[in-house]
Amino acid sequence: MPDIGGIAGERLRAFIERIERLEDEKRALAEDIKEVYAEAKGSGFDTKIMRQLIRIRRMDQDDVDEQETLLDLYKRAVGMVPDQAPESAAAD
Amino acid sequence: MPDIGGIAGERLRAFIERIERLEDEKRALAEDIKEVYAEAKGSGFDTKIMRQLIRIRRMDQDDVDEQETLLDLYKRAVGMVPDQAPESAAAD
Amino acid sequence: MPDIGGIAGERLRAFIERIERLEDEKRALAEDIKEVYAEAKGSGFDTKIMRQLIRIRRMDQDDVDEQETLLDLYKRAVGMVPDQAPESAAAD
Amino acid sequence: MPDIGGIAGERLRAFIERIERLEDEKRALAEDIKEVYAEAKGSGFDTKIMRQLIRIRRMDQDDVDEQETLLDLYKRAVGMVPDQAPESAAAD
DNA sequence: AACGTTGAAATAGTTC
DNA sequence: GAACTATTTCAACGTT
Repeated sequence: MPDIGGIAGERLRAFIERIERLEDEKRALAEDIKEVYAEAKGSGFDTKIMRQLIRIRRMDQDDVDEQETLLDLYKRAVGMVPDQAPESAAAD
Repeated sequence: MPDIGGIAGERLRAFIERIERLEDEKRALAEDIKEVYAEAKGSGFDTKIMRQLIRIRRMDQDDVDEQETLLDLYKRAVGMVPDQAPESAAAD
Repeated sequence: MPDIGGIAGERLRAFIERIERLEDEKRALAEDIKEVYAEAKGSGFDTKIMRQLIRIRRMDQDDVDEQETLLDLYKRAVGMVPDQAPESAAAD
Repeated sequence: MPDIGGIAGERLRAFIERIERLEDEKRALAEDIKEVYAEAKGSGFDTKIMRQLIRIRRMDQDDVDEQETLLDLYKRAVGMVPDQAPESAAAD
């Protein structure tokens, strides 16, 4: 670590302040997002479902499929078979 | 809930897209922050300590307000109500 | 509020301590749960999926269905139609 | 991942059930806590202030350790390394 | 009983 | 890839 208190102290402060400024902007954006959700809720939409939707859109489709497959597998392993049997497992 | 598929579908999409745009910006900011940390690290600074420092500064800032609230609460709990009377408890 | 500092202060303390004791036990239980997850992970299970599974088991089946329906509805409203069309929507 | 449907299915179920049992106990404890608050409220105490008090007591306790960590960190940040040398930074 | 607010749980990201 | 931290999500609570 460079000597703190000397010239390096100045550099450190500069870095810190740059980061803090960026974080402020990030926080402001988070606020905006919250407000949009609030507005959507005020219009009668279910924000929890909206969040799920956005998450799914963001995720890679392969990952979505993989998670679903795994969940399904686990469900069957513990005897929680969903409505339809995914690969005729219930038949035999 | 508004009828999906009709006009409400449009509104929902608009909300979703607004949020996604804001989240993109937020993600970009997070990238920027990461880069600043990388640069600081390249200059020999310990990013873990930097993160702690920033966290402390943020909390200290938050605490200024909160501590006052807490102190106020304490005072009320022991019956030492400060200047303004928060509730007309003393009246009757 | 009863007069603090007198006999009521004693009662308050008793309440506080009872609660704190219960919260300690609650925290201990949370620790235990975490450990079981860690053990399951060590055995090769995907804890994220396990959590989903447990959540689903806990939820009322009606709620599970309702959420899925709603998510599906929202998906279609924003043009994110899943693989199969739930009610022959893709046919025409 | 162990093969689902075989012996691993049993293990998974065992884990799930252990967790669910622990969560039941945890929920029961949460109930108890709620009841104590209700009783306190019935005795005329302000539960909001009680919650704050408990939160403060808990944080104060936690802070004892954390403040030391923080102080240590600060010292390192300004080059005032305490007793033990955390990393051989000065060596090379 | 809907609302916003807070606290806890879960997930994502970062560092080593 | 394991541990730690930060963020995000979810549930509980009191309030109106």
